[in-house]
Amino acid sequence: MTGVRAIQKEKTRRQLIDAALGQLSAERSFSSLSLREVAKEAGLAPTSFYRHFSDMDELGLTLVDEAGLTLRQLMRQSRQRIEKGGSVIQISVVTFMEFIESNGNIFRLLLRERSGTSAEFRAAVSREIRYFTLELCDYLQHANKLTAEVAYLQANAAVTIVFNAGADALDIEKKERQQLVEATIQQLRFIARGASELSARVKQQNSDDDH
Amino acid sequence: MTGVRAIQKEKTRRQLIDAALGQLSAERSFSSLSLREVAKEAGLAPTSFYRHFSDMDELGLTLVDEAGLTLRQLMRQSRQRIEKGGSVIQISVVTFMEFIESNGNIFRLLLRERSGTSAEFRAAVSREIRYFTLELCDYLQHANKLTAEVAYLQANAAVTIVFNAGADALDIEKKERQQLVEATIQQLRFIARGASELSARVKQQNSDDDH
DNA sequence: TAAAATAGCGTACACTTGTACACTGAAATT
DNA sequence: AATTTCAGTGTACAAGTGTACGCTATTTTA
Repeated sequence: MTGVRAIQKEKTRRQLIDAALGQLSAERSFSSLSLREVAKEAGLAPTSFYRHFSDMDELGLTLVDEAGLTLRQLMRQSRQRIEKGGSVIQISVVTFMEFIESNGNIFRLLLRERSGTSAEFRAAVSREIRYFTLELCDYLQHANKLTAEVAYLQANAAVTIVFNAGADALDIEKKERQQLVEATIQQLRFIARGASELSARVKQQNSDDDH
Repeated sequence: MTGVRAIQKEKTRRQLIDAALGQLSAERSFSSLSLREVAKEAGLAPTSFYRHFSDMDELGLTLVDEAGLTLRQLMRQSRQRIEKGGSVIQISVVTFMEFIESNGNIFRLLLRERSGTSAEFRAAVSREIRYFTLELCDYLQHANKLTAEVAYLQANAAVTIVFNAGADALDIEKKERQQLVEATIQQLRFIARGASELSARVKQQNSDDDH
C-alpha cells in the first residue's frame, strides 16, 4: 500500500474531481459536462478518465458525497457559533448563507441533482439532506423538549425553507440578501412557534387521556 | 388572418410543443432534449423547427408558460373545492398532490428549470411561482386578517413546503404518499399557527405604541 | 391570373461525444 | 534480475449535434 503509484493515482483522481467542480457554475450543470472536457481540464487524455471512474455518473456521485461532507462541516461550524450564545435561528441562517456565498457551485450541484434525471443522484442528494435534517431534529428534540414526531416535522420544514432561501440567494444581489435573510428567519420562527404550540397541545391531550 | 396557412402553422407549432412535453419524464429533462429529437417526434424535418422557434430555449420558455397556465388552473380548482367547505389546508395539499400525479412531467419541468443553467428559465419559473404565491397571499390576508407582510411570509413558506413535498411525492410509492400528505398538512399548520400568533403580537405591539 | 411569400424538405458540413484498442514506460512483484 | 501490473497516451470510429443553403409546393397577395 501507499506506494508511489497509489499516491499518484489518488492525486490525479483528485484532479478529476477538482476539474469537475471547477467547471460547475450558474451556467453549467454537472450533467452538461462531458467526460472529455473534464479530462482535458484535469490535464489528462480522454481515455485516461476510465482509470478512475467507470463513467461520468460515478464521478458525479463522488461529487455529491463531497458536497455532503461540506454540508456537515457547515453544521459543525453552526453549532460552534451557537454554543457561544445568540439566537439559534439567526445564527443558523446566517451561517448557511455564508456557506452558499463561498460554496455556491457545490450547493447548486445538490439543488440540481435533487431533481435531476438520475434516480441514483436524487437518492444520494436526499440522503445527504436527510442526515442534515436528522441532526437538526435531534437538536430540536433536546433543546425544545418536543415530541420526536413534531421535532422531525419542524426540522424537515426548516431545512426545506432554508434550502429554498439558499437557492433564491444564488440569484439576487448582495443588498437584497439581507432582506431574504430576515424573511427566512421570520419564517423559521413561524414554524418553531407553531410546532411548540401544537406540540404542547398534543402533550396536554395525552396527559388528559391518562386520567 | 386565420388563413389556411396560419391555422396549419399553429397546428404544427402545437405538435412541437406536445412532442417536447411528451419526451419529458423522470429520466429525461428538457435540457437533455435535442432539437432533432423533438422535430422527429413531431414528424418534422430538423430544419423545419426553425419556422416556429429560433432555438430550443424559445420552445422551453413556451413550455414554462404552459406549465404556469396549468398551475393557475390548479388554483382555480382548489378554490372551487374550498368554497364547498372543509379544511383549507387539507384540500389545498390534496389538490396539489392530485395535480402532480396527473401532471408529473410538467411539474418536473418547473422544478428542474427553477435551478437550471439558464437565467431566463429561472426567472420565468420564479415568475410563475410568484403569481401562485401572491394569490395565496391575497387569500390569507383576507381570510385570516393578517398583516400584508406576515401574509406574504406565510404564503411564501407554504408554497415552498408544498412544492418541496410535491418533489418528494414524485419519487415515492403511492402508499407512502398518504403519509407525506399528512406530514405536509401538519407543517402548514405549524406555519399558519406561528404566523397568526406572531402577527397578533405585532398588532398588539403597534397598538401599544399608539397610546 | 401573375407574382410574392413561406412552411416544410433534403443535403451537406463542421463539431463534439463516448469509448474500443493497441501501445508505452515506470512501478510493483516474483 | 526478470516478469507482471497498470496509469496514462494516441489513434480511430460511429453516432449524434446544430444549422446554413437551396429547392418545392401551396397559399396569399397584388
